[in-house]
Amino acid sequence: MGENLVIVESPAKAKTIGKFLGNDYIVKSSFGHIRDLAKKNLGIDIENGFKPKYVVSPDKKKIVTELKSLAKEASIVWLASDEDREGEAIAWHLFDTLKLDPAKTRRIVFHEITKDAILNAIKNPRDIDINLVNAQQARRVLDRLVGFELSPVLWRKIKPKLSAGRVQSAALKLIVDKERDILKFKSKPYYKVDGYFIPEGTKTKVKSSLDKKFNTKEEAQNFLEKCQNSIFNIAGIDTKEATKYPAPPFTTSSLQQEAARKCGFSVSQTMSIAQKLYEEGRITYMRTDSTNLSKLALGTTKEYITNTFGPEYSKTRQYQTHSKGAQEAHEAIRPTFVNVEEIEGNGAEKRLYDLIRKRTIASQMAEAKVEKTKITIGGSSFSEKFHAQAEQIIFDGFLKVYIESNDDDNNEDDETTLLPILSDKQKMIGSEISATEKYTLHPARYTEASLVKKMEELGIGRPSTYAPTISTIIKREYVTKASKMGEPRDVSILKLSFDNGIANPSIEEKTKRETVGSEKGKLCPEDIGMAVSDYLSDHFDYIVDYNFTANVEESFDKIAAGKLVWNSSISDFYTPFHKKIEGALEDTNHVDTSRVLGVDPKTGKQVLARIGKFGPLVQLGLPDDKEKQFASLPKGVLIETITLDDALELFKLPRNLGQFEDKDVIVNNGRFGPYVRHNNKFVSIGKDNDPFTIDLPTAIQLILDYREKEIKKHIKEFPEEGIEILNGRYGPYIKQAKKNYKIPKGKVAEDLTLDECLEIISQPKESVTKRKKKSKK
DNA sequence: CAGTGAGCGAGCTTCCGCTTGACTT
Repeated sequence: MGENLVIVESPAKAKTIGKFLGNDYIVKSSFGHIRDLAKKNLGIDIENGFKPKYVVSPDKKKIVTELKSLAKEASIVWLASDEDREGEAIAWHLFDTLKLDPAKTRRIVFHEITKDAILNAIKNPRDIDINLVNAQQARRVLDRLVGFELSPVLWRKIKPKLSAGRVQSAALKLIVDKERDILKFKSKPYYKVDGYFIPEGTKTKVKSSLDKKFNTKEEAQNFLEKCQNSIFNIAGIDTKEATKYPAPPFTTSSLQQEAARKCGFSVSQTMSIAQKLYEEGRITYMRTDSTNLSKLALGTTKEYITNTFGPEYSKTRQYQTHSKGAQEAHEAIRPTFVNVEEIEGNGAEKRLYDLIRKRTIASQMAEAKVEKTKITIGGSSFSEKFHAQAEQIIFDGFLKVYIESNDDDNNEDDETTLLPILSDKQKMIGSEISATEKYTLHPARYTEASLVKKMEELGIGRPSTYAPTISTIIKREYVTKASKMGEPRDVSILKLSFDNGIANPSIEEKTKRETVGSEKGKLCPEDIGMAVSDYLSDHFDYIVDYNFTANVEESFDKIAAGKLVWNSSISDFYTPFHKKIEGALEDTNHVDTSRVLGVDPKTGKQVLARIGKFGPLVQLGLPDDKEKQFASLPKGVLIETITLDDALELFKLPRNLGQFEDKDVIVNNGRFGPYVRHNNKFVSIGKDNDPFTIDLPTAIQLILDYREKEIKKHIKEFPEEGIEILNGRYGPYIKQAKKNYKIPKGKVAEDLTLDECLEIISQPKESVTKRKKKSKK
C-alpha cells in the first residue's frame, strides 16, 4: 500500500495525478469544500469576533471518514488543492477536520496537470498560508452576513422566500437597470440611403451606403431628387494593410459566450457538456479565469500547427488575463491532446470539443494580414458621400482555423463587398439608390452569456458560480428568459431606379410592414425582481452597487497579504450594515408596489396595478372599496408598462357566454391559464382559443371533448372504498381521497383487484418524500 | 398530477464557492 496520501479537489484530477505518481501515492479527492458555516443562527458568533461555526456538510461525511482513516495510515499527507483563496481554505479545513499532524502534512500547489509540474510541486512543499485562509473566511462570513440578514428583510417587506446576496443582487440590478434604459428609450425613425453603382468598364455592382442619415421622408426624397441629375464618380480610394489577432484560449466566461453564439447552448448546458468532456479526459478543467497554457500545451500545439499548416502559421503566445479579481489557479480551457481531431460522444459534446480545440490552436497561430479598401463615391449635385468597403486576405494565419463571433447581430454598416479593381475619379454608373426607413433600436437586453461577460468585467461572481447565479435569479422569479415580440411598423422605402445609367423621372414609394426590435431568449425582469432591486437600491445602495465586490476584494487582498486582520475588517462592515438592517425591520410596512393607472369610466373607480400574493395583478377599486375586481397581469406585461386600456380589457373577464343544458357557461382566466366553467367543471381552453373572443358553440364543444376524455380516463373503480384507477399524464395511477398512488412496475392497471389496490395504498409513499428532500438541498 | 383564487393559526424560507451526482414522478 502507498505511504503517501495526496488530496485534490476533483476526482477526475485525482485519477490523472494518480497515473503520474505511481504506486507509492494514493490520490484522493475531497469533492470541493468539505465544511461550511452552520445554517442555524447564521453560523457566526458575532459577539466573539465573528468566529465561524463550521460543520461538515452532510454529503461530505462519507468522504471525510474515508480520508480520516487513510490519513491515519499515511506517512505524509499532501494537501494539493488549488492555489487560490478557496483552495487554501479547503486545505486548511482538511487539515483541521482530519486532525492532521503538522509534522506529517505538506501543502503543495501546481497550476497545470502535467507530470513535471506535479513532481516539481512535491519537491517544493510549503505551509498552509493562514493569511490567505483568513481572506477566504472573511469572504465566506461576509457573504453569509449579507445574505442571511438581507433576505429576511425582503421576506417581511415584500414576500417570503425571496433572497438577496452580494452576487445575485448585483446581477439582478444589471438586468433591471437595462430594462429601465429600455423603458426610457424612445425609438426614432430615420432614413438610411443605399447606393448601387457599376464602375464604368466593368459589370460588377458595388453596394455602398451614404454617410448621412435623414430624419424625415422629405429630406430623403429631396436627396434622391438631387441624385436624379447627378454624375457619380470615385472620390477616393484608401487602401490599408491591417492585422488581425487571434483571441486568447477559453476561460469559463468566454467559453460560455462563444458556445451560446456559435452552438446556441445555454450557460448551464455548456458547463455540463464541458464537465463531461473533462471527466472523460478530453479537456482541461472548465471552471477557470485564466488564459494561460502549460508549457506542454504550448509545445504540442506548436508542433501540431507546424506539421499541419507549416511553420509560418505558428506563433507561440501567452495571453494576459484581464478580468477583475482573477485568481488563475488553473490553466485556460484546452484540449488535453490537441492532435485528437474528433472525439466520441453526442453531437453537442463533439461541437463543444471542436470549439475548444480550434480556439486553442488559433490562439497559437500567426496573425492574419488583410488589405482593407475603402472607396468613396461622390456626386456632382450633392456634398454627401457614399462609402463601400472591401477586405482581402493577404495571409490567412489563424483565420484558417477559427473566427470569433460577436454580439452585434444587426450592425449593417460594417458589411463588406467584393470590389473590382478601381481607379481614382473613375466614373460610376448609377444602378439604384434607395432610402429605407429604419428605427433606432433600444439597448439590447442581456442574454445569459452577455450577462456573464458583464459580471466578469465587473468582477462579480466566479467561474463556478456564473451558471448557478443565473439559475437562482430565475428560480426566484426575479427574471425570466423570454422572447420579446417586436413592434409592427409600417416602413417606407423610396427607390430611384436607373436605366442604363439614366435616372428615372419618378421616385417610387413603397410601404412594407416590418417588426422592429424583436429579441430571442433574453433575460427580462419580472415585477417582483424590479421591486426587490428597487428596494435594495433605495435602502442598501452600497451592497447592490457594482463596485461593492471590487471594494471588498481589496480588503480581502490586504488580509491575504497580512496587512489587515480579517475579523476587524468584517466588524467595520457589519456595525453600520446591521444598524441599517434593524432600521429597515423597524418599519413594518410592506413595500408599496402599486401604480395607479387611472379611473374606470364606467364605474368611476380607481384602477391600479400591484404585486399580489399570487403575482402581479390589476385591481378595480381601492382597498377601501367594498366591491373589487381582480385580474392577473398577462405574461410579458409589467406593472410599469401596463396601460389603463389594457387593464380595462382584462376586467372584461369573467364572461358569461350563455346557457348550456340550463347552466351558465363562464369563461375566465385562472391560475393555470384561461378556462371555461360549466356545472362546476373546469375545462382549460388551451392556447388556440382566446378567452376574450371565444363563443358559446366553441365552448360547448370544449366541454363535450372534456367529458369524452373523462370517460377514457377512468379505467376501473371500487366505489365502496372510494378507489379509482385513472389514466394520467404519466400513465395509470390509483386515486383515493384526493391522494394518488403509483402502480408498481410489473402490474397491469386493468387487472388490479381491490385487495391489491388497498395494499399499494397502505404502503408508505417513500419515493415522494425522498425526492423532496433531495431537491431541497 | 391536480387544479382554477386573493388578510389565521406554526415554522420555514435565505448567502457564495468549491465539487459531483441522480431522480424520471
